[in-house]
Amino acid sequence: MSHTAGIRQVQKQKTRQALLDAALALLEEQSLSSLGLREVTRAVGVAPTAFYRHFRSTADLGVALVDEALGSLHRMVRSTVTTADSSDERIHRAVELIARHVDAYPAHVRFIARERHGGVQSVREAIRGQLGRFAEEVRAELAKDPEARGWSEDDLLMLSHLYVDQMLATASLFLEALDGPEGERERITRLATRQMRLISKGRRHWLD
Amino acid sequence: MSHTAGIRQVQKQKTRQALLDAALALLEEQSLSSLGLREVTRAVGVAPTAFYRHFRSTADLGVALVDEALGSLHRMVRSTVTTADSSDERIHRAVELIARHVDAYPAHVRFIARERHGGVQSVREAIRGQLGRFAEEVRAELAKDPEARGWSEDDLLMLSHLYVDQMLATASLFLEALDGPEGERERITRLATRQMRLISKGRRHWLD
DNA sequence: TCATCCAGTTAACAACTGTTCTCCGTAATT
DNA sequence: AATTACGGAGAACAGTTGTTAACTGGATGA
Repeated sequence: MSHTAGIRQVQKQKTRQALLDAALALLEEQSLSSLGLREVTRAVGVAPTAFYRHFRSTADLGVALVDEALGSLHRMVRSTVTTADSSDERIHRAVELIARHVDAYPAHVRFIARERHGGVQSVREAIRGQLGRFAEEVRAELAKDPEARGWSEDDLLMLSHLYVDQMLATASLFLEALDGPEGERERITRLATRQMRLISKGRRHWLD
Repeated sequence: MSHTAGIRQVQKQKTRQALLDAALALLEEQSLSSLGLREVTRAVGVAPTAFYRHFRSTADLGVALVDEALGSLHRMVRSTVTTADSSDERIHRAVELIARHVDAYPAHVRFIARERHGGVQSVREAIRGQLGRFAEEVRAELAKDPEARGWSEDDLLMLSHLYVDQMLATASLFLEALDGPEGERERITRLATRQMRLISKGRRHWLD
């Protein structure tokens, strides 16, 4: 393994990343289906035609953004769910972890929330696929827990999807509160914590 | 009250509705932020400038679509939640009610799911407001149930938001399966039913 | 009946879009 | 040292966009 740099490839990756960053910034105030190719290149400072050296279309760029955005989400999902058992303290910690992730990568979270049901099919499918893999991973993690004794694989996957959806909904709430009043953040924390707690109670009594 | 027709106002309302319908149809394959004013008028068969007689901008039209779409959702939410107590049969019936609503108004459901986190602020706010009112209404409905004894108003609102979100998530799943394989619909029904059941179990043991 | 109103039309505007083709300079390869 | 590969620039294209202005004809109200 290991491929020595190559000045050329390094520069190409650099402009490619610049295009991705510029697009992500522009997408804070619009949807991908209205993002123009020229708009992106203008923001970066390269010629419009340079875009084609990296992406076939803005939809193609969107798919690349999905990988980048969910790569960062990946860590959050893992550590959130791993600690998301019945203990109230751990739930609270998981919610705060989501809040901190939104603080760190607001544009990524916004992009996923927006384009999950957005107007570009290929991007929707990419997000759905990634979230499906997340849910599967969460399922495997839940299966290790002694509380999962007697659960069918199907039921575990049902629960993991519920967790993933709840996680995204919470992240979206934190996102809306980013440039809002101070107390809003705490209100959302309390709301999300109780919702997670209720789900955990349902989980504990699932086999009654 | 009662305002006799008025040929003029009737015609105006007719073209206005035609604009809304055309826009909704066009929005099945794109987001509101990329919907062009000329695109809509072309689909209806009127001059571009006629658009201004009805809406200030496409964002303005979007807000009008929110009212129309959630007017139809209103009935669904009410009947869904009213019957969404602990009984498994009733939960199952509620899920099927969602499925049937998606069959009846797929474009409306798609619009709400897409623009809830979409690129147009005024539309996002309109949807958030309407969903907030729904959640409040659900809360009032839940409060009537004997099972709500001992619950704080805050906790009831927490639960109602969970219900509303779950409802929309389910509707979105049914939507994706509309032009898909036959078995998918049934699979989603089983998934959503079990998720609702788990939430109901959590609800029943909330005060433990 | 006549003057007013007003939804919709026509024409034109500058600005913008995605895409093609040709070219340039330089890193990579031989 | 000579040749190739390739990321990016430049110019031009046909087509689109939102918005303005002045106008038309039929319903409305006096």
